[in-house]
Amino acid sequence: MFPVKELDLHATEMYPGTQAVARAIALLKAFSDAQPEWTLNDLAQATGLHKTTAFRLLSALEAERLVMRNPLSGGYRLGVELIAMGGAAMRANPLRAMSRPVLVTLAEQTGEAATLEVLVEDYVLVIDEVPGSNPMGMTQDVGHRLPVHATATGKVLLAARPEAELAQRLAERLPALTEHTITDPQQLRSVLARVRQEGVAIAVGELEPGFTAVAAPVLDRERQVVAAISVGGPSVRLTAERLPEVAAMVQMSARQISRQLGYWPG
Amino acid sequence: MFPVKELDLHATEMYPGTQAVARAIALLKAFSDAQPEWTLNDLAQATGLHKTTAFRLLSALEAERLVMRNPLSGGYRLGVELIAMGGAAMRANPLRAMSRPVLVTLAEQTGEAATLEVLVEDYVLVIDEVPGSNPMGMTQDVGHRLPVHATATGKVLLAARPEAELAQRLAERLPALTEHTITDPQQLRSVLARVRQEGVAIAVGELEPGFTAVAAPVLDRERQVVAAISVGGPSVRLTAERLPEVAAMVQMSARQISRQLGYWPG
DNA sequence: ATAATTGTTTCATATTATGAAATAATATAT
DNA sequence: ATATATTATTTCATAATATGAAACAATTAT
Repeated sequence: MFPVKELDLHATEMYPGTQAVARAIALLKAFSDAQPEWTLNDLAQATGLHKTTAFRLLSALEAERLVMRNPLSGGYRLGVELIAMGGAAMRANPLRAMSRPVLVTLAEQTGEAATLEVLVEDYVLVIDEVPGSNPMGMTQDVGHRLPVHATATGKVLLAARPEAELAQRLAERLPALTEHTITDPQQLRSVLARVRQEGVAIAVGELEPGFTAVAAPVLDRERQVVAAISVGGPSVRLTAERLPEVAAMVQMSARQISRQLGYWPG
Repeated sequence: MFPVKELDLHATEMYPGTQAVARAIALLKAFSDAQPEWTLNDLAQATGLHKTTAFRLLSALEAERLVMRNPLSGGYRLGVELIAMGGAAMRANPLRAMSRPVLVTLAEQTGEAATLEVLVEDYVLVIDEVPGSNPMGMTQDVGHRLPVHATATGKVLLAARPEAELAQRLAERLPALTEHTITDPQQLRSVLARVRQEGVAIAVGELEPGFTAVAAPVLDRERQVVAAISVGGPSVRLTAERLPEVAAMVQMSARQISRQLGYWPG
């Protein structure tokens, strides 16, 4: 229906002899929460593949259960094997393993949900989440892709990217998710400047109304920002006066994880 | 190191023109909780691929973030994109969507964790889990592969398979996970016979010591067993005298989901 | 009934994946 | 330190494999 990849960041020049695999992956990446089910023709069009090719690749994916068919509609959906692989990927993620205990105490201290997120292509991916002790937890966000410009973690991760990349990412007006979402690239740029200085980012009602989050960067031994952690909850609990205190906790936790990764300040 | 696939159930005759993709998937499937990181040579050997081929395929997978390298060891691990895909696959799963509300009330009624599981190759895969209201929840089992013969759900799913398949699956002695695990194929067969009659299966300390679970089958409109749901918790809470009552609830819930799938008893 | 969809099979073609061999980069042993 | 395995990459000729046009079948809409 629509072309799936608008901007191809990370557009690594393809390794020779990997066309088929790259195409199969492109098919998998076409599935999203917004469009979880595809018809063959639409999917072929969206990925720019020949119908026959898409069919053949999908058959291979289906045989291995990475893709399944909706028995009623005949449409293609992501398959159960991906659930298994996703679980394995999560549990095998070294960053997640290191961060978990820190996130747990952070969630305890603040009473709010704590998350670990990384930048993947044009989204922020939630790698781990520890629900807050307070009610209205159970957010179940792990594995979700969130927009970079409307999240505290996104701002933190974005702030660390080189100018050339930002130019690409902030080329045009950003989509509004709430009335508080920053949609003007220039405005976001100045926000990022402050995030760089302060080492913290906040998002108040920018992703969804009534939801506030604070994030801080996680650095590795090469001083690269590899992830961001955040604490988030209802804006009525994470009030303006409480934010500084929470932000400090988030920053301390982030530094703790960074140190485990071999980061050394100074 | 070791060959990865011992028995290839679901060994569908490969679609022509899908070798590369099938091989790439085989690489992905080699990763497990037991062996989350592979060296190129070992992985090539385990999958029976030429080193060069494995390298090329892995490069393609790495470029798309389905696989990542451990920066320290250089070893291959599953990548973050799989976490995203796994999440999408979960949320797109129609069975899961239908079952969730039922699982939630089941978990509330029993106070124990309720799960939804399907048979994938030689394992049972946890597709969804609603933690129990009682403490010692937080099991975090979604995306886990569990052994078929040591789980209540596994027995339920196994009981529905045709004899030919059982002959394959129960060819040799089964691995013991606890001292109560059924390891004798003949003994398991007679258990399965009872499961078929009663429509419920239990597992008391067979997966891990002190853990008890009850499961019932979910049927679709074609009267095929497509999934199993279970309730599980500490054996000290799920005592022999309480089990019948819980089993009845699990069965009722399973029937409820089945009916939503178009199953009609009679 | 007709038309326009959908998914699927077949098959000639050459593009693309393949694996042998050589090379480079590390780790391990002597 | 030097030699010796054992890693991971690159190169490249070869043919096996993925490709897509066309034809077909199976639905669904008109």
